[in-house]
Amino acid sequence: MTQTESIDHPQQAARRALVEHRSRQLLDAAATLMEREGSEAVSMQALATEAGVSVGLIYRYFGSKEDVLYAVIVDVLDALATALPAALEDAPQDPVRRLAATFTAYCTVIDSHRHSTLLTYRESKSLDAERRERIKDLELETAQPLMGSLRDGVSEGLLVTDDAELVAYDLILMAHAWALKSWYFTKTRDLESYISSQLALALRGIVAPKHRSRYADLLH
Amino acid sequence: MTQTESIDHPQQAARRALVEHRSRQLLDAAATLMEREGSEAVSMQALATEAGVSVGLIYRYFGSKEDVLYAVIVDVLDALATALPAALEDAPQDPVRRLAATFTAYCTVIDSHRHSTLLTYRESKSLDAERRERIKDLELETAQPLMGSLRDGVSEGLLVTDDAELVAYDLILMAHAWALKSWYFTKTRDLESYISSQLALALRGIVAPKHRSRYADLLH
Amino acid sequence: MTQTESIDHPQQAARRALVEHRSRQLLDAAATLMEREGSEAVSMQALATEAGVSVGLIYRYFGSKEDVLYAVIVDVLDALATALPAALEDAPQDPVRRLAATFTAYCTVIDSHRHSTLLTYRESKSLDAERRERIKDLELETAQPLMGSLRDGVSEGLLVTDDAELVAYDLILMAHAWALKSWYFTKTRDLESYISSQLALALRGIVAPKHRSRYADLLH
Amino acid sequence: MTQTESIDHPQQAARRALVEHRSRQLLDAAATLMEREGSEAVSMQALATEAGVSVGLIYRYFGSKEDVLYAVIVDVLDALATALPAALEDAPQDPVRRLAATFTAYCTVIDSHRHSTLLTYRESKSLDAERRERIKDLELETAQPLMGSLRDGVSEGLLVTDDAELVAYDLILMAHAWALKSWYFTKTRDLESYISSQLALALRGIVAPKHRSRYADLLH
DNA sequence: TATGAATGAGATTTCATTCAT
DNA sequence: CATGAATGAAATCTCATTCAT
Repeated sequence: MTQTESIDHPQQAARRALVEHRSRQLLDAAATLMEREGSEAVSMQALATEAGVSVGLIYRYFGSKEDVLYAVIVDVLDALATALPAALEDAPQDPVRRLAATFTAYCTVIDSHRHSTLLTYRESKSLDAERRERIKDLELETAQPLMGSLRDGVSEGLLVTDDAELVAYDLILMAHAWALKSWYFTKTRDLESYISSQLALALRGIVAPKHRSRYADLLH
Repeated sequence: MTQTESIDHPQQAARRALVEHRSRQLLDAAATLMEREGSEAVSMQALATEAGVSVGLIYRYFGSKEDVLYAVIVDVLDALATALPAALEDAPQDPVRRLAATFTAYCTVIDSHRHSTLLTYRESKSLDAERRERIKDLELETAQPLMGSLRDGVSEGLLVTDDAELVAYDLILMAHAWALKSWYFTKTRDLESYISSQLALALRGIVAPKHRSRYADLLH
Repeated sequence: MTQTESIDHPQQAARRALVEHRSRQLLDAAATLMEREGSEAVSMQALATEAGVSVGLIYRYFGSKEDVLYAVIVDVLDALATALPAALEDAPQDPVRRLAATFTAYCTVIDSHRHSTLLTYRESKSLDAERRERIKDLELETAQPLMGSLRDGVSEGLLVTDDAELVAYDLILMAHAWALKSWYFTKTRDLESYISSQLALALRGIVAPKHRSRYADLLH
Repeated sequence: MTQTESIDHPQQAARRALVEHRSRQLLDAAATLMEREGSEAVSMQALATEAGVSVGLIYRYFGSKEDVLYAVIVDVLDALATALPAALEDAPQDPVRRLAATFTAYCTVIDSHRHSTLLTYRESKSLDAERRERIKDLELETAQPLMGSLRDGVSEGLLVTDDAELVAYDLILMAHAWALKSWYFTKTRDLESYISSQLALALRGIVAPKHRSRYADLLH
């Protein structure tokens, strides 16, 4: 037993590393595939081919296609969970500017996961109730960084709103819209101008009148 | 002969009525089905069962499953095309209040077609390019009433924005969000309060400062 | 009873006439349809539309689709049963020339029923054993006029063959081939030259050497 | 590495062998099925059951039902493309005897693929234009060996005909007829006597009079 | 007699999943 | 651990046939 254990430890570590590596490989393949073929043509066979593995192997790392879809979606939410705090680290203290930085980061992540984002809207059908719930929770968590800056802004008198939740969610929607309605927005805008326009519009609704001049650069 | 004619007309009328009736019955069944099972389980068999007809019959009224989905989606857009002008008829002259009335009507239609609205986001994959294009066009047209009021407001100096298109589209997104994220919003709000909150938020970003007092009721 | 009978007679005659008329109308429609769309696209709906009647009506005159196909096929065989004897009426006494006349008539009927002829080869699948048998019998009967002339020719010493049956059937095949392989033969020939070429070839194999000069016109 | 290579080759060979084996198995099953049920009941389900595999598997080896039908038909034409030249290898130099050998081989192949031959006449409807064209071309190619011997015979003065094409095609028709009208011919003949009778009949029409005695054995 | 709306069995095809190797 | 051949349920669509009007 003890012998087995002491032998197993490095083996288990290796296994975990492999699992990690394979999962990444598959999720990346899924992303690449959707980016290239659209977020629909994701058959297990196509995924296997793209990842350069066999169909059978996918089932050693994901229990079902549902699992894969779930993982792809969670991947985006994970990316947000990582990118949003990271954006705040380099951001100034000013809550409004922190809000701007967070929104910018949000949109940037969505942009680089456009097709995966669509999955959330498109394939939630194939997910069971529990997973759908967990995705909703994770999505709500991505609102927290936005809400934090919003509340700070309000308590410092820079922002005015009695419904920070709604504002935060609207900002998330605006970010998602870049993926959902890219066919429309990309006709006349690039990501950068989309972000600044939406931000200006949103902020004009909540920045306290007497501080508007301070954020002139953001408000227009 | 004249008799035949006068007899024939009712026959053709009857047929047209039947076509109308069946189409409605099937579209309603589709809506009901999606309401109950989620907008996923829309198999032709399920649709037939729900409508209380045979599978074969569906194909007398719709050429394909795609046709059905398209019709369901267009149904919402038609409802909007009817409801938005209607809402403006009873509305006051004031562009801002007309904008508010239009948005309210928009949200109300979306609310009564919540699950059909999801289809646009979920099943556009099964539609061919041409139909997808037509849907986009129809959706863009629903922006016109909003944009009209917006431009009137701007030219009368009541509203300030250099990107009426973006504002209009954001309003549409807000309306769609009621369907897309109803699991979230309905937790704390009903439709009416959702509308007034979103409207207040949006208007605060665009009403000219010197006229804000005039719309105090909408801005809060 | 007697009363009913005496009243019924004209009615029954009228009915029979109607049945006759409808059947013709439907068979003609089937022929037209197959000529235009190919011998495949013969759905009951298409047939009804072509004939200008309702699907339901077809079933008053034919018990099933099988019945219709059977009737179409028999129609060709009937045409042959009529045309072949008719051709012999005007033909000279000479058995060889009578054979030629019969073959010419055979090919001419096949030509005007090309697509119906294909049905015999193509759709015998949908026919039950009994009907298939009856068609075979009728087809064999179309060989009789050919065989009659052949045997006369042999007994008069004009033709030489110990297997009149085979010769007759080969002639029938040649006639059918005009329909079966029209894609090939029509590239380089019209019906008339096809008939004379095949006839020449066939006769060269059976005309008694010493009488060949007598039929020089047919043999070349 | 070299080891991997030497290991890989057998793997690929094994796969090719499997593909070969499955294709054969399926084509044979199709033939058997048609032999037993008639060349009609060729549903994919029936084919799968007959071959002892699942429906899905068929689609790994043939892209569609059309593909299967096409392969079955081409199978016969391939057999002819192989058998006809082979028959000529062992044949004497004499063009007439070579013609006889080719015709005999043709009929023999048709006999062993009787029901598949029917497919060409029966199911060409389900094939698209391009495939139909390719089949016609392949069929025309099977006429070449016949035509070669015919032309040789003509240039050597053994045969007389000004339309070798027609003669060749008639011979093909006679061979096909063994499959098409086996219900008739098998009543009174076996394959061997069918071949010799037809051959005698055909040759009598084209062998030059002064050489008839030389081929007395073939001419009767 | 005539209609044609309605039926439903059956056909083809796809694709997530399993399992022997 | 890895493969990919094999499975079979499910989905869409067609069309001969029926039957109420």
